[in-house]
Parts: sequence; structure tokens; C-alpha cells
Amino acid sequence: MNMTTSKVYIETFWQIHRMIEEAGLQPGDRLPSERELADRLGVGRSSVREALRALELLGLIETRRGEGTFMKPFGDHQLIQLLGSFILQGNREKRDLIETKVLIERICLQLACERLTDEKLERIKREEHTYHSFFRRIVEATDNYLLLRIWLVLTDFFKHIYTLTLPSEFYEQMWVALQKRSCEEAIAMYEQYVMQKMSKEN
Amino acid sequence: MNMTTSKVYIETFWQIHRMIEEAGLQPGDRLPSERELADRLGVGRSSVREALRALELLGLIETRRGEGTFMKPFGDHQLIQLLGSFILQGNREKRDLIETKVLIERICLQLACERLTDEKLERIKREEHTYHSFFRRIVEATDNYLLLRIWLVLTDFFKHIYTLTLPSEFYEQMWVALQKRSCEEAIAMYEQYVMQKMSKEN
DNA sequence: GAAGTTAAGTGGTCAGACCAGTGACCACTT
DNA sequence: AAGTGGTCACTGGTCTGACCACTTAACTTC
Repeated sequence: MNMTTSKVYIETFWQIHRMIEEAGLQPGDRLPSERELADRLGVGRSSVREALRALELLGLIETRRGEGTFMKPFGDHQLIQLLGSFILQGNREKRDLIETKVLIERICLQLACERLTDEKLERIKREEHTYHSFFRRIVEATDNYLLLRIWLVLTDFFKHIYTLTLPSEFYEQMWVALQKRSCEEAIAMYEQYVMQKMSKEN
Repeated sequence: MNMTTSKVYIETFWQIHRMIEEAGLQPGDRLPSERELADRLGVGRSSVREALRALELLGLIETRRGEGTFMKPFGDHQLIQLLGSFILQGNREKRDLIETKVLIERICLQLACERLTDEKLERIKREEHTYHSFFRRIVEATDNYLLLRIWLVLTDFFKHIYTLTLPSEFYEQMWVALQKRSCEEAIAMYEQYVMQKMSKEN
């Protein structure tokens, strides 16, 4: 009967994924139970479970014994953590990660200078900041959701390797540069503080 | 019996992972069968399978029906691809995709100018090129594997939306710029041909 | 009304069965 | 000697049914 060569749990994975999209499930929402999914999709419960494990690893869902399966807030992909311990073992990979992150952040700085609205600028000023919370605002200011996604992934990796803390004057001076929409100044600031620190630790 | 609160398939995942490390398994090597693993670890076969699914998703192993489970060549972590398809899912603005791709390609051009070896330069000259085969060489020349992965994902999506063909003089002139290691010239060329075309179609 | 009990539902796990490929082995043909 | 086809043991893929541990809510009981 199974004419297709594709494996059931792969099929099931995508079916559940599609189901999530079509139902427009939001973080916190509950998925049908494993038994119901198996029944509805016409597959065995074990296949459903193997598919759910994949979704779990991707950080899309979370299972709670006795309660059910729930949508997880997008962003904490624990798979990043896992990947880190697998992929980022070598110095080669770390070097690539840092280099890529720095390149992307420099781009974002440039874009942010062009696109940052006064409103967002004000909000940045009012907030307390760590390096990544600060830069998240920068990346958000680029108004490019895809770029933000990429940056988030890189940062997730990065956090598992390094802890980056900068003196408060960095944020203050950077904010001034942003306010002046001075791309050159912002980049200079970035190179002075961040890149220097990065090259040391490496 | 099960004093620990951690789930069996998680435990099993790490045990198999440890087993791989301790045995020093190399790409192509075969793992014990699912039944033997279940037996040796004292757990059910379904738990072993759920653990194997995770390892598979991480790109560490590959299962072949009738043959067994094998270590996978290091490097093709298809989860990056998967992750990409999640990041890019939905009707993300084409604008974001194009903008990001362009930004990354410009970066890669700059890096390539610094790092391109004469040998690679020669090979590029000899080859027939489409836009993406050409640029792949550029991105490879950055010697940053992570950047390459990101670019591949973006390009993958891009291909589903646009077909980008450029006149052959683009490749010739770009090659000359690369040979001269002239970053400015290469970027100028890129802006003249690619960005102009992109902004039209959009 | 508050506290304790019960029952239904859920994920977690296991064991066993069967299917569908693979590969080695062996008897048989040419 | 070389090729052919069948058999058989083993592998991953799948399904089923049975428990367990846990949560929740409805239902007692005081």
C-alpha cells in the first residue's frame, strides 16, 4: 500500500507542520494529543512520536507529560545549543561564526543608520542594555525580518561560546552616533570596541 | 526504577553520542543495529529510534533500510537547511530576501578580493558559469563555511522566485576585477549589473 | 466551603509482531 | 569458470496494545 518511498515519520513531520501553519497555532497553544494525531493522520503513534521529536528538536514544540504538546515561543531553539556542541568544536567553526556575526552586525549598523526612526531611537535610550539586547534593537531597526532571524541564530550560537560585555560608554557613544545617523562613526565605534575585543579573545 | 526525571530517549541520545565518540567512529562507519543498541543500553527499541531520529536530524548519522545506520560525512548538516526553511517560512517579504542576499554577496565579494588564491582564480576562469555557479566560487573563496551555508540557503529560496541571468561580459569583467584584487571595482560591477537588475524586477 | 478521592486523559516506555529492503551464501544452469 | 536465481538471516520502518507516571477536573466526603 505504501507506494511512496518516503518514510512515514518524515511525511508525518510535514503534515503536522502544515497543520500548525493552517491552524495558525500560536506559542502556548496546544496540539492534538499523540493518539488523536495518529488517528487523524492514519499512522501509528510511534511514527507520530518520531515526527514530534524532530519538531521538538527544532524548538517548535514542547511536550509536557500528563498535559500535552504545546507550541513553544519561537526563538529559543535548543537545537542551537545542541548544534553548538556538535558543530562548533573546532576553532575553524568558531572563527567562521565570529567573522560572520561581525560582518552581519556591521551591515546592520549601516542599515540602521539609514532606517532608524526617532521613536525607536528614544526607546533604545530609555532601556537598560546588555550587548545583545542593544544590538537586537539595531538589527530590528533594519526592518529586515530575515536579517533579524539570521542574526538571532548566530547570536544563539555565539552565546554558548563567549560572554560579551562592554563598558556602558560604548552604548552611550554608539547611541550618539546613531542619533547623528553617522554611519562612519557607528562603524568606527563598533570596530574600536567589539572587533578589538573579539580579535583578542581569539 | 526510573528515579531520574529525564526522559529515556534523551539519555539514550547522549549515550549513543558518547558511544560514537569513544569508539571513534568515522564517516562511513556502521553503528550497531537498533535492536542491539536497545539491548545493550537496556531500553526499548522505540526509545533508541527516537534518539536516532535526533542524531539524524543533526546530520550525524544516516539510516539505510536493510543495511543499517551509518556515520555521515561531516559537513552536510541538513538541519541548517531545515532551519533555513523554517526561518524563511511563510510569505516573507521578497524584499527581505533580496536585500539580504545582496548584502551578503557584497560582503563576500569584498572578502573574496582579499582571500582569493591564484589557483582558485584560474579555475574560475576555466569554468562555464551561470550566475549562481559563479558566485558560489566567490563565496567559497571567502573560506568561511558558515557564510557559504547561509548564502546557499538564501540562494535556494531565491531560485524559487527569480531567474537571474547576466550577459557573459559580466563574468569576464568581474573576473578582471578579482584578478586585480580590486574590491571597489568588483563592487561597482556588482552594483551596475546585479543590483540594477534586482531593483527593476522588484 | 474545603479537603481528599477518583477517573479520564496525556506523554513516556516497552515488547512483540509484521513488512520491505539488503547482502551473503549456495545450488543450479550454461 | 561464470553467471543465474533462490533462500535465509539481518536491518530499518511501522503498527499495535499494553503499562506507567503524571496532570487535571469532576466528584465525593467531611
